[in-house]
Order: sequence, then C-alpha cells, then structure tokens
Amino acid sequence: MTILIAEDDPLTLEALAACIESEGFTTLRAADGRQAVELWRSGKPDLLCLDIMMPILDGYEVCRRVRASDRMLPILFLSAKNQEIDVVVGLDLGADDFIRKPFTRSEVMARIRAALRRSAPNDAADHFILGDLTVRPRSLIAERDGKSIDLTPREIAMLRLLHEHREEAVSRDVFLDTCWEIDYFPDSRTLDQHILLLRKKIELDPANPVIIQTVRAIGYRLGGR
Amino acid sequence: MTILIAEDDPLTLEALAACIESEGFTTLRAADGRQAVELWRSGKPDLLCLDIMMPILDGYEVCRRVRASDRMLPILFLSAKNQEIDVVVGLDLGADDFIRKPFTRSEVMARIRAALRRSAPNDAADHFILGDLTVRPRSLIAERDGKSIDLTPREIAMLRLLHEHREEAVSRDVFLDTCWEIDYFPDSRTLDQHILLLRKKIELDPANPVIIQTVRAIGYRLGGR
DNA sequence: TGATTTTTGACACACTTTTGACAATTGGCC
DNA sequence: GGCCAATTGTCAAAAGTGTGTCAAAAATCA
Repeated sequence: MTILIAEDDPLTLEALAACIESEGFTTLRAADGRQAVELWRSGKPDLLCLDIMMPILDGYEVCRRVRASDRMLPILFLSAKNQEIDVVVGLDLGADDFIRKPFTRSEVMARIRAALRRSAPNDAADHFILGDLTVRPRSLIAERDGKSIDLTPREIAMLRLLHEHREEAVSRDVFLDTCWEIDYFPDSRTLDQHILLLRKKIELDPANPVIIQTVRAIGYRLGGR
Repeated sequence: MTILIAEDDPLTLEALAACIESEGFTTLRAADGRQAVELWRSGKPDLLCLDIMMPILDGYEVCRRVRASDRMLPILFLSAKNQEIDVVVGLDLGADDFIRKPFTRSEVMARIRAALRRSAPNDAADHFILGDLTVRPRSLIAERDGKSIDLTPREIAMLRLLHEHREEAVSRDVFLDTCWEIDYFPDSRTLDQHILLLRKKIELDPANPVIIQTVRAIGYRLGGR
C-alpha cells in the first residue's frame, strides 16, 4: 500500500510520513500541488492525503485533476489549524474525509484505514457473508432467505469487524477501538447493549445466539465455522 | 507491564496512577520532566503518559529525549482542558495519542490499551500444541478433532506453563507463582481444584489423566508425547 | 418536532474461583 | 502385609466477577 502525502510545510510532511510509514505503508511526498500530480501519475498510490493550502496548485485543484481520470481513489484532505474547510467544495470534488489539524496519530491512521477499507474491493465488492446472512454495507441491510433486516452503520461496523477476524475472538477493547468514533470511548454496558440489539435483529433465537458468541473475559467471536 | 506517568499536579497524578494500577499495571510516577526522564532510564516502562505543561522539562521535551534512543515506545500526551495542543509537534515527536482533560477512567484505559496493542501487535504465537490438542489463547479455546473446548484465562495460563516446561515437572509453587496474581497464594485445594476441572475438560478419561500427570510431592507434568 | 439510535444505571443471572470437608491414594515404616 | 502420615482427588456450596437484559435518559437524524 502506497500513500501520497502533499503538504508544503516540511515539518508536518515529515511527521505525517514517519507516522504513516511506521504503520507499514509506503509514502510518496510532495511539497506542492504540481509535485503531487506528477507523483500520482508515476507512483500509482492507493490513497491521497492533500493539504488544502499549497503553492502552485492547491489541494482542491489536485483533487479535481485526479478525479478527472480516477473516480474511486480515496482522497483525504488535511486542513491547517485555523483554516476554514470548505466541506461542500471538498465533497463536491469527491473527497472521502477531512482531517483537521491538530490531529493525532491514531486519528490519522484510523481515517486512512477507514478510507482504504471503504474503497477496497478486496472483500467481494459490496457485501460479505456471515453464515446464512448476506450483509450489504452500502444499503445498511442484511439479507436472509431474501428477507432484509435493517441495520445501523454501527451494527454494520461490528459485523464487519467480526467478519475480518472470523477465526478468532474479538476483544471488547478492539470493538470499542474500531467501531466507535475516534476519540470517544463509551462506558459501561454500551457494547453489551449493541450486541444485544444486534442479536435480536440477526439471530434466529436471540436467547441462544449462534452467529455472535460470547467469549467470557475476552469479548465476542463469530460462531459457525 | 509498567507505565510511566509524568504529571505535576499531585492529585491528578495519584488519581491516574490508582486508575491504571487497578487494571493490573505497574506505575512509575514523576512530578516533573526531569524525574520522568530519569525514571524512564531506570525503570524501563512499556508506555509513557506525559503531561505537556510540567516544570523543568515539558512533555514535548521529555518525548524528544526519549525518542532519541527509542523510536517505538508508545507515548501518550495529557493536555489540560483549555490548553492549546500543538499536535503537529506531537506527531513530529512520534506521539501516539492525546488524552484531553478532563478524562474518564475508561477513556484513559482504552487509549492505553489501544496504544500498547498497536505497539505489540502479535508478540506471541497465536497457538501451541499439546499432544492432540491445539490451544488458542486468543480465543480461549482448545481444539481436538475440530471440536472446540471452552477454557478460562486461568486454564490457558496453566496449560501454557505446562507447555513451556514440557520436559519437566512443574512444582505447585511455580504454578501458584505463575498463574495466580502476584502476592496472592490461595489456600488449600485451589490448585487441585483447577487441575480437576481442567482434566474434566481436556482429558479423554478424566479418571486416568494422560495429558496432565501428577508427580507426587512435586506438582504436575505433561504426559503423552 | 417526532422517530430512531445510542448511552447509561440497576439489577438479575451465569460462570469462574475459592474454600472446607472428607475420601482416596501414595510411599515409608514397623 | 498392614498401619500411618502426607499428599492429592472430589464434591458441594459460598464468594467473586463478567455479561445479559430492561427501562429510561440522552443524543442524533430527518
């Protein structure tokens, strides 16, 4: 996986690159918009992180040119601390997310991973299978025997996490870390409650769950197998 | 696991330390940046929680000095409520996350665990073999012939200990030392009881144990092979 | 606004761990 | 071989801990 970073402040550029590389990604670094476009053509990155304010070409303009020939590539915008983001313009250009400075390492990595996950057709395009359930994240539903079950975005995230770790138990910590907002960790019985509701929706017999099994002292894991 | 906390307000320091210790971690406490650096050198902590505003050396400076010789150590910053965080500087220094005051116990612990998890993704093998059993600590199960047996964390610890000393007998003292809380030695029949339950779960004939054999006056050892 | 989703606290319930009583086994000794 | 003391096995119940569930409050969405 290669990530292109375009940022005119050398310190920020280096910090971001170090952070991203330490997570196992390759980086391409551009100090202005023109370099960014050139590197995008030559380096075939899997994701773009564009600062909005840059010399020569700004982030919006880079995005516009890239989108002219690639409508799917994940593009994240970085915004300077006091810089007003024009979210409308960004979304109009097909931006996937915005990272506002100041940002944390975990926030940057979480948003990059989320964007890659959304874009990745690595898991059979737009749906995945959980036993006799077909989960369709795009339409927020799961299907069984042609009947559809409405799900919330968080429920989809939880099912996706279980699916990605279908061979092992997923700890409660990992659930909260992955399925909840960055920078927010709810207390107490929140996770249990979501599991409860999810079981009521997708289990044939919610009192004896088969799909989502409890692993005491750890968390939950997919049943079946 | 040892966690170094550097915080100049004594009340906050104590509160944090109590919270972290109650989760089973050891803490080192520093009231200023210089103490933090000294304790980091002498105590070899696994993670740093640094307040940004501290006497003598601030959190950023402590981070800079630590990073000069350890680029991987997880470092979290604590920031006061209205304190402007220069997160770009933090990123540049390799900070892993920021915790803004006021913080909740669960938030602090979640961030600490998330940072530790990221820093050591898969430190241990995800399974080990005991005769015809495959033990999977992450899932809290053992498998035989594709059938899975649920185990508790303590049972996993006991099996792991036996496996690590598979050539010799493990004394009762070593069992209690290793599988039970530090400074806590249960009385009487506790160990026997756990061995009993474990045999019932994993032995084909619990009355004639093959996997866990008794060594009179010593302890237990792995049989089979 | 009303409707949906999310969070929280209280409490019940199930599982794990510990404990005490007593039975069974082992090895040494007469 | 039979007796004794030490050690280990077994059971049932108490104590401790984690999870399930409900109802209601809070937050979010439309």
